[in-house]
Amino acid sequence: MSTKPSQANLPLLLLQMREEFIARFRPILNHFNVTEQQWRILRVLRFNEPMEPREICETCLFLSPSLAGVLARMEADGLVRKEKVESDLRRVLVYTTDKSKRLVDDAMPLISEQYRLLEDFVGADVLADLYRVLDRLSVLHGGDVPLVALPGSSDS
Amino acid sequence: MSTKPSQANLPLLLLQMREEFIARFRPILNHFNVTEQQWRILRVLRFNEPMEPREICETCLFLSPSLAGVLARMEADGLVRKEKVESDLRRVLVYTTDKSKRLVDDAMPLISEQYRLLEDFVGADVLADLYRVLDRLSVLHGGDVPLVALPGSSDS
DNA sequence: GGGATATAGTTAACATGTTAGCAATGACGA
DNA sequence: TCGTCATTGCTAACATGTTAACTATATCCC
Repeated sequence: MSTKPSQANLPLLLLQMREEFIARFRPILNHFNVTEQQWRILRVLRFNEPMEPREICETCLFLSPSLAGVLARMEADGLVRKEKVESDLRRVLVYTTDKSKRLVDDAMPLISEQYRLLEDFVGADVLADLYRVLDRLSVLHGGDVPLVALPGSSDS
Repeated sequence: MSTKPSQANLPLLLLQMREEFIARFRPILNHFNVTEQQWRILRVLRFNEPMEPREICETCLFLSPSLAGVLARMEADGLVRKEKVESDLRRVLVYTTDKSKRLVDDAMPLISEQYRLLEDFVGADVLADLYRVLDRLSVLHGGDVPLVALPGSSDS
């Protein structure tokens, strides 16, 4: 189904596959009135409370300006609470609320069950292979892949 | 490196991996002043000209409203040209321009070379495995995965 | 023919992604 | 202790993603 590797757009293929998966979870998240991004945060925060925005960015793959807006909306919705760090006034701690704790506890079983349905559909062995490949590719994280020379750069 | 599958957020893992790849191509695209989205369109359009917006959406994974804005900006930048279909006034054909043809012809070799550098770094066999897994997962496309029952739905 | 329905593309409203840059605070050395 | 630099989080500006709803056109079927 996918194009020949030599011509393929690898980021696009990964994006397509992500969409195939997330499409099966979106109805659940919509049911609880949270976005994918809010869910990424809540499921991590629920069991690693409190976290600083900086940590959330790294764990949940947000850029700082993006997270600022998401957290502001979550705070307005009563899903998180912020608290300043006394010893370092630059830093902030983010906490869950009773509301978001309930939300995660209610939604997580459905997410897990949906994951099982997906696993049944595609086959557990295929998912296992996917995790294996992703793990082998994790050398990319922080890896120093050389960058092709761009014309006009001050080389020569 | 990745979390235990049973607790993993699969869409997030795929998003992270996509980011690892695309980060290595972003400098090239920025050099040519095109966004990832514009490049997705141009590299397909360059060799399948002309295409209708509807086809571009399917091929390049855009939602219709998203594509409308991207195409409008590309048209303003002289990267594409639109033409109405006489026989069906609802439809539109999208063409490349001399400018975008040159852009793709100049950028594609760099993209390909960068891909080779990536392949060298992670190992060709790993990428081959990735393509294989993605291909096996393509059963998801259009597949009728059951949806978990949502509480409050009008069952019983 | 004409009304119901379907399709292609768009607009609107809002959330998020990306880049650049700012403000406040803290760490550190001359 | 002052100036310099690093760090944290933020705002601003713009592009894109997501959902709902709208316009224009086309098709169908009575």
